Amino acid sequence: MEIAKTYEPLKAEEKWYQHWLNQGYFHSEPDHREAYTVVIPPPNVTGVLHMGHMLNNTIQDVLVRRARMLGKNACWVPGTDHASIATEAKVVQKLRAEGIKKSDLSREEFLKHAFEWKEKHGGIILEQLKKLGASCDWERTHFTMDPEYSESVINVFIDLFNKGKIYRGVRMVNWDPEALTAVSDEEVLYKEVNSRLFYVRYKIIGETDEWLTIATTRPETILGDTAICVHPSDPRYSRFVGKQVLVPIANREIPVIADEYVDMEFGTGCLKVTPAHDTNDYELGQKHNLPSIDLFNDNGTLNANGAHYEGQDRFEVRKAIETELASKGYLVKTEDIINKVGYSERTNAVIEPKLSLQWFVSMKELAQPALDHVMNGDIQFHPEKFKNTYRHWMENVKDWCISRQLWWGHRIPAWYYGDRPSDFVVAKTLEDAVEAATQKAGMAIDPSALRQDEDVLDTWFSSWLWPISVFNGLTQPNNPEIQYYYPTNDLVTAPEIMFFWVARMIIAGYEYLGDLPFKNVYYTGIVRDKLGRKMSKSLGNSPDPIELIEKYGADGVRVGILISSPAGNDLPFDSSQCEQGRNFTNKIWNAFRLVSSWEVREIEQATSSKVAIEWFENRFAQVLSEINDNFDKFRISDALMAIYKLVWDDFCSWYLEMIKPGYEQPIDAITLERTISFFEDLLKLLHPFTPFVSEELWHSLRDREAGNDIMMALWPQVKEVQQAPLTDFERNAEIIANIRTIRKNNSIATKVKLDLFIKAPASMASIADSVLVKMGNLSQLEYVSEKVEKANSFIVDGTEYFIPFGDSIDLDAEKQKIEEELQYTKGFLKSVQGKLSNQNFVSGAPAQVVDNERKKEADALAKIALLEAKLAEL
RNA sequence: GGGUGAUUAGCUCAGUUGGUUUAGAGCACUACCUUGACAGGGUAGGGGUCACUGGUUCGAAUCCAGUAUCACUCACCA
Repeated sequence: MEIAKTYEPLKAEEKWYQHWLNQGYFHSEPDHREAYTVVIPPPNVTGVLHMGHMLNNTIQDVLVRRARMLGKNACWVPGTDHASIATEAKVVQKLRAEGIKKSDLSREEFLKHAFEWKEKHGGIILEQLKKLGASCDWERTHFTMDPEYSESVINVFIDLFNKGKIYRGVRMVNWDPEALTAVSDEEVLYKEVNSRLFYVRYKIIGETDEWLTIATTRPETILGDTAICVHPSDPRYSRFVGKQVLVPIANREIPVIADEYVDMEFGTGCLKVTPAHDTNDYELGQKHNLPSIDLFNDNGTLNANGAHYEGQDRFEVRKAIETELASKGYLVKTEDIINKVGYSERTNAVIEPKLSLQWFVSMKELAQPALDHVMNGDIQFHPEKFKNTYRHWMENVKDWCISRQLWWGHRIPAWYYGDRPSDFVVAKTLEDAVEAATQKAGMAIDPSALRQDEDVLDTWFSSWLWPISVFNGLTQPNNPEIQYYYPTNDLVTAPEIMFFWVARMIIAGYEYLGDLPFKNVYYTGIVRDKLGRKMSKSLGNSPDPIELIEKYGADGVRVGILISSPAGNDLPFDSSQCEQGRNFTNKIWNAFRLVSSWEVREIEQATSSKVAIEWFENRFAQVLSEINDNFDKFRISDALMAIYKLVWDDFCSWYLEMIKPGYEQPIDAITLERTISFFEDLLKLLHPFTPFVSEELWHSLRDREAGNDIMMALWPQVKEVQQAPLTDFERNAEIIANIRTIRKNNSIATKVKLDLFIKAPASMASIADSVLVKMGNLSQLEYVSEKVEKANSFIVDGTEYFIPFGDSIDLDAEKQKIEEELQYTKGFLKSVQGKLSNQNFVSGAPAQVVDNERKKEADALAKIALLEAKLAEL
């Protein structure tokens, strides 16, 4: 049967993925084997696969597939995250497009829309992962808002509240005026932006024409000023402290106060204090008992305190108030400056510091074990450098604002029964709440009098339970699954979410199971485009992974994305890498095509084939250890490169050429059998990286019984490496390279047979010489005691080799080549002798190092003698 | 501004705790070859004062100090 000239991935991918699914290979149940568990970083339920997911999930699949082949019970748990803000924003947007405003809907109506949206778009990303070949246990797919998962989230809230680790309070929080919710510190991105510094003067009361000039980037908050602050030891202003000044436009009187917080160098040294709209000003306000005037509505427009600006957006007011200040003579000047402004990670709206009543997790004590167990290596980070970042954050951890003014998510299980701030209870159900409230209030509380908190919990307050709750470890404590699969083994994720997610999972792991959630954390880099820009939807510089798969094949894309992405390094991605991956799958395919074209006859095995087999056996064993070592160190790219070279260079370029029968010649049975079994071993090493082509060829190489699939095959065993065949090969390869060079320099076609003379005793002859005859295309190989006249020559390992000239030869070129080699060797000798003539080196360095240098010297001297002799002859 | 890490070939990176050649790999590049597995191929080759300056050492890409540039991260300078 004709075999296609190139590998055609699409058909194979569909066929084998379906086959693996049908066989139930992806599914795991606890058994006697060692467990190997990975939980997927759950993507946003409404998300679409991007290059970052590709990188991340390819690595996970490689680890999982290899673990499976090592005989472990591999379980890769997939799932999605409800991603409260992001998803709610999408739903609101979709409704708006349909002419429906969120504010017109009840909570129940909105959630109905949201769930419809989730049903429709949810899980697209998981389907896309299948195209990549991801061997997830799809029967275990979880969603952070599944009923049982939600129950565990609520239980944890209640438990932490009861332990006093969750509290409710009024704090300055990061307010997202677009999403209309508070966000955590980690969800605020600070960007440097060009802005302007406005110098505004305030008239001092009781003086004729004395003014204090302040500098601010936010003139629109002037109406909320409740003080002017100067440094207590600032001589320019000390006499004004205690006086009153008039706020422009508002015409309110506010005091001049002194505090060391003020930087005398910045601006004018006078600071306007707006306690309601700046974290620091808030603290100053607290310290100096200043009133707080809230100027903004939740959506970022000004409220009644904004006087005639009421209802206008904060940024419009900034422009308008500049004009007004200028026209009334309050604006002294403006300056361009660069300052940092906080943006919402989700909506990109400028964050407004806002005083509000929120729920917080008190982090300090919870974080301690999580810090300790990473620092002492119980949990390992790859690369290790991220430990530093982690420690820094954990040592300075702040309380975590977990309430969000949204509907999509886990509703906070707090119930209010009265008007005082303390009139609430935390309970799982309305019934429990009634009972608790009755007890707390000391009087009967009617269910209808209870109102549940309107807010939901931060998404991360559910995803921090992911490694536990996907096995129902909290709702069914100590169930067989959590006992078997937990702690999980490796977590593969992006460093960006180290604090959002990784740190908090570690915290939850120790708090709830008293044990680590995973043993290793592999941090991937950011996928960037050729210009070094982060790939993003808005830049439009991210290729569609599915299109890439269709173009290059899933295996090609997997190789392309892994070929050069060490842990923690950013990956500058270019589709040419996928091309390289595709070429590699094609190379493997064609190796198969060659092997399958051979016809077996009962002929004697060629000596060169015996030599080749012995060499490859040992070469394979050698590289296998390297690959295993790379895997142990999470050096995935290096492992891939090692198998890449083993297949391409050692197997295809050398081994197959060494055993290849002549055109239309048959092959002997032993050699073919050994070759097929080498091929099988190679396919096993390839399988984690290129699952599809390896499975396809596994079945093409031999007829297999049902159920004999490479996916479930065992990883090759490590064998002891014999050095002799390897060094023989190295020498032969060098001789062959020299022969090829001679052919090239003298334009001798590969087909023309050559004679090779070796100046060495005939006792040096070995069966390995047969390889030289075959690979060098020699008509004869002879050991001689004298040098051969009129011949090209070269030296390998101190032995001289001769190939008699053909009809013509370029003597000058030959001379030049020898000259160059001579020069190099002399230079080398000089550096070695330099060391050896240094008394300090000879006496100071270890004997072994000195001996080594002496040997190098002797070798170089011998080589120089040979080369000079050759030159003299020419 | 604080902290951390980096700087090796055109690009992406190794370099295993200072001494196997005068520093390696993959890709890219150059020349030539190629009807017999694969042009998505083969052979050969070019290309680097290991960021800079000092220091430690018999010996430094490797250790130390400083400088420069970059990245990440934290932070309340309006």
